[in-house]
Amino acid sequence: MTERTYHHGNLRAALLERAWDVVDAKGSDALSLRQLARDVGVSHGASARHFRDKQALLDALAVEGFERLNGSLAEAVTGEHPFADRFRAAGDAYVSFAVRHPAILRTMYTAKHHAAASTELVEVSHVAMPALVALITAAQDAGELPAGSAEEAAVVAFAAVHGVATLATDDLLNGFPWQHATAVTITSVWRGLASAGSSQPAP
Amino acid sequence: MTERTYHHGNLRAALLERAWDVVDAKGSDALSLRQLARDVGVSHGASARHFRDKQALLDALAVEGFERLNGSLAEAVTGEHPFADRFRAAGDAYVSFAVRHPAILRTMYTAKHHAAASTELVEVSHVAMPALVALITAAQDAGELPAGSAEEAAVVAFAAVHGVATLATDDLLNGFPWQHATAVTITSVWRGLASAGSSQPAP
DNA sequence: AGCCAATGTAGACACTGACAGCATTGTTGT
DNA sequence: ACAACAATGCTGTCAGTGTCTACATTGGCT
Repeated sequence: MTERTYHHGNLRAALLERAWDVVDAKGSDALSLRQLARDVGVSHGASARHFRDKQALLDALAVEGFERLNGSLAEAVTGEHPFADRFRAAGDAYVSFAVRHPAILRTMYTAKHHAAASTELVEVSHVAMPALVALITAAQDAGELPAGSAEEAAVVAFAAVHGVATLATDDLLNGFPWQHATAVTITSVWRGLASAGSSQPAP
Repeated sequence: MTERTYHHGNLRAALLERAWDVVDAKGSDALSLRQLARDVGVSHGASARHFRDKQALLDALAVEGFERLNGSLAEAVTGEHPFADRFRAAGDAYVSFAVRHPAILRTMYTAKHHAAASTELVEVSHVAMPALVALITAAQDAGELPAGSAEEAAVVAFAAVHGVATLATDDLLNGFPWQHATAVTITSVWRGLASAGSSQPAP
């Protein structure tokens, strides 16, 4: 399959795969379209047929990142385990992804900022939150969490986990291994959610 | 002071100030050393005397960002108010900074990743955490929080606030205004810390 | 068989960050 | 006062980059 034909066959996939590795290893700043073309064995203008921009390539990379992350999260959440365990598993999966692919995670969340992000990117980046809302709602229905706004609870939980993830990739966990920091955070958040009910937060 | 002399006077400060505005408005990718030199009215090689690299400039920008942020946090934490209020004020200050200067915040946390980050940058980025630990320790001593590892509690709190901040800049707050999300998160985290004590988190 | 859209190539352009050598300035020691 | 001298700024140059345009090759469809 290494024969050099005029048409590559599936350049798009090859570019994405190589770009993933480069970004994952050296960060998105180190990604060069021309070098990428050389790596894949194609001329420097070829990528334009599949990705208008460099930003478009990064967007596609971000989409792939979200898809993989969403997959891990979905896998962690499904099952018959107690809600607290599934909750914990989801957090672990999130932080684990962040620690393994920090540069990709960064690319995922910076790609959205470039004004005209593809609708696909926006959609795939919003998948996790409703899933978390559903999990919390189910826990509330089962009586493991007190009734209340599941949306608010989901934002709190998501923020905490996302925070640990980014802190872990930035060496700001004060020396704690990320597994420990994640466990402690999730436990604390779960406790905070479980003990809600007395009063609304004062504005 | 607008007279064109050979020596600029304090080019370093002028470059930093202009760079702050550019990054703040259009992101660090839109920063060009040559355009920066044009803006300040100086030749394209001049910046090298003050910042060896483009990365060195971004590092200096990150340092300035951390200094301003640390200033806001210190201001929020000091005073005679109850600990819960100071806790809340610090969180508000953090998220507020993030929302007002998202691109700067991003630059601050990405600058650290470039292997040879200056010791100054590393130090200034680690200021907030000990301050938070001190606040929590004081709250514990005053009996407003149960005894326990203040370091762990600080990591949890910092992660949650940092998470809301980054989520806010990425439009992932599920529609909630950031003030609301911040308030809810801090309340929940505080409740989680306050209700700790029954059992260690299972590993 | 022959057309045509899809895909890849080649060349050019403006721009960038970095470097080297030179010009100008302010300061410091005598 | 004045000669070194370091600090600071200028100009020219280089390789590399992203994007655009015109052209070449291919494979699928009628």
